[in-house]
Amino acid sequence: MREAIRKNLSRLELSRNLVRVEDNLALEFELENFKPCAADRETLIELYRELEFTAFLQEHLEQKEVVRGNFRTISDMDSFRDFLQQLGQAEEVALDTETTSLFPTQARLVGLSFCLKPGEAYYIPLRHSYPLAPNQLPAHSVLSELKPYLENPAIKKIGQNIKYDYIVLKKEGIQLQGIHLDTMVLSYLLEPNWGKHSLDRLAAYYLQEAKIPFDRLTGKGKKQLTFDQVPVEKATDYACQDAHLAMSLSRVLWPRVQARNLDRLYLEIELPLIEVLAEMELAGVRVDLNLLRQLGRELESQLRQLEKQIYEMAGQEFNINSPQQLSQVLFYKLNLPASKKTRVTRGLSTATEILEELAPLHPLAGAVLEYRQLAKIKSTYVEALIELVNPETGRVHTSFNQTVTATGRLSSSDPNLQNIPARGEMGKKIRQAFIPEEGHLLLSADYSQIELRLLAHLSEDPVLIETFLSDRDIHAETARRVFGPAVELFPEEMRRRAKIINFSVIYGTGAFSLAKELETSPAEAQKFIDRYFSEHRRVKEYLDRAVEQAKEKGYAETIFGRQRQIPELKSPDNNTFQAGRRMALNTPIQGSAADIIKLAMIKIYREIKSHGLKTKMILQVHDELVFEVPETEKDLIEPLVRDCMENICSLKVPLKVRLGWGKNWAEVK
DNA sequence: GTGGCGTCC
DNA sequence: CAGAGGGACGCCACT
Repeated sequence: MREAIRKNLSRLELSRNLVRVEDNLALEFELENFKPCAADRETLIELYRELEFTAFLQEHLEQKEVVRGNFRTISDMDSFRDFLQQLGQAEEVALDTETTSLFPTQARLVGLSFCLKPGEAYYIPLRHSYPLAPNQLPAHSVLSELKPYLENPAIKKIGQNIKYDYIVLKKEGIQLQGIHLDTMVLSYLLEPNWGKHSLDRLAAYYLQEAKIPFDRLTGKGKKQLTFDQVPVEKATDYACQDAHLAMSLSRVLWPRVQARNLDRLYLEIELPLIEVLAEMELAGVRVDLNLLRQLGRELESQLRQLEKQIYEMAGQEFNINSPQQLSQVLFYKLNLPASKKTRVTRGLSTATEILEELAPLHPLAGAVLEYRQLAKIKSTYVEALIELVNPETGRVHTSFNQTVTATGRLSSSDPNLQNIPARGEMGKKIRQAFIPEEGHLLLSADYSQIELRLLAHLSEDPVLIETFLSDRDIHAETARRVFGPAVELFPEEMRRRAKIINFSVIYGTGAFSLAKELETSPAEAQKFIDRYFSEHRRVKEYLDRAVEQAKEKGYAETIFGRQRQIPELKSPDNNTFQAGRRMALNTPIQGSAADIIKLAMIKIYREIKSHGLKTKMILQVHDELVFEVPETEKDLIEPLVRDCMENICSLKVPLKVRLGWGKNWAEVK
């Protein structure tokens, strides 16, 4: 029975789906629809336990009713002063801001809630506005009286996603200080695979408390209210519960973080990073709207032309954006050879890779490739970007998320500024639209080959270390070792191929995929892989060790002790296990690089602040930092940034930083 | 809401 | 016999 379930589990990739389970309903669905063995539900549940999906199980099985604490509205000066009295004596306070928008840079503060001990919280409504709304204390005087407490670093602040509150308060002229525990970040350090660390999920899992859903206050859809239209009584329950949950969660999460030895990582990296990210979001990036609009018009006319040509070649009109319709035209109407199916629906793939193969056979393929590229740029990087420019600031204020990736990297959204095109003619033009303020320049600083340097450090491979110590070209070096004398004939081409091999080592690529990328046979690719590992024995040993340790411990680890659970390594299904293996070997490298750049960001932020400089850090793109620099600070900031980044930690190889200046983001490289 | 695809590091 | 590359976000089509 158990074996049967086990097999079915892996076959159905239940484990993978389960990681993405968003709520109880979805889990319920998984359980109910698991027909093959659903008869023995208890066994199934037990198996989930073994597979370490206890988080979701517990949430599913143990969620209880809403806990209604002692929650009070503060709407007169006397109670407000009483509250301030208590706040002044508090060692720690959980706080939450209620606003009109999910985007903190656009949000207007509506009210504040505070919790000094679990089960007891206060809501101070400030700007509720609806017919017959009750009198509220004047916002300006409440905020100015709160200010000294919020700015007092001795009163420790607790919150869920406190970066949000920092930004909202900063816009009200309050510099939040003494940020201590962010329950979202704490939860992320414990379970980086979760992806979502919402208060409702954390409350259910760690406290077995149900949170009032936001929609219950505001409704949803087109008629959704903003928080200022929510009745003060309802808002009080909601806001007080948020502060209460943050306080209660912090008392559960912090000991767990300590028990897992993640406290230093939190205190030295993630906690100080919160303010750095908040300031970056507040700063935003200036965008040349006219240039973008002009580009949009150019793209429009080019797309129309291409569209016409494509229809002509196809002999019919169809939606070029629809992979389904396109595959009909390519593979049925024009009878071009299909070579790959899509993963889920088993349709015929029309991905770039396939179209490139078809390009020599039929001009339609090439035209579609060009169409796709331009359409992508127009929709994602011109139109969507224009929409997200803040009309007040003329800048885009991305959101840097600290709790999304499994490896410790940041992510960016609304808009995602970490995937702005970097290549191609049109890509360049998009980057030209990212510009500095008048009298300023952009400075880009990126770590040169940080992941390969980390591989050298972690593996202690003497050849890699020597290459980096003497600052030689790592890809050329690999080319020499893997391809031998052939390098002399085509040095550039061999270097390009060696670069692919170097990355494939970090990603754990197999011979099959490597072969495709190198446009050679799997047997040949396997030879290259074998050659690489015989030249770099220590790398091979290290990667094997990384996987072995992750299997033993249940998690992969970075040099600063960040942990990522990899339950896939326990899977009986070989494909799942292999995926786990690749995560286990890549995570220490990618994750350590993330740790390092985070540390550098904190250091640079502090240096800029302590020197009273006006330079602003505005972007992070995994191994790159972008700054907006007053022309007068140019000579000062360059060595400062380089020094901070290169000397942020001591590895067995040097860290190298490349710097570039420009009047726009395209120029800095 | 899911899948295909494409952009970045 | 399928599937064989780490980590993200977001647009469009389609159901």
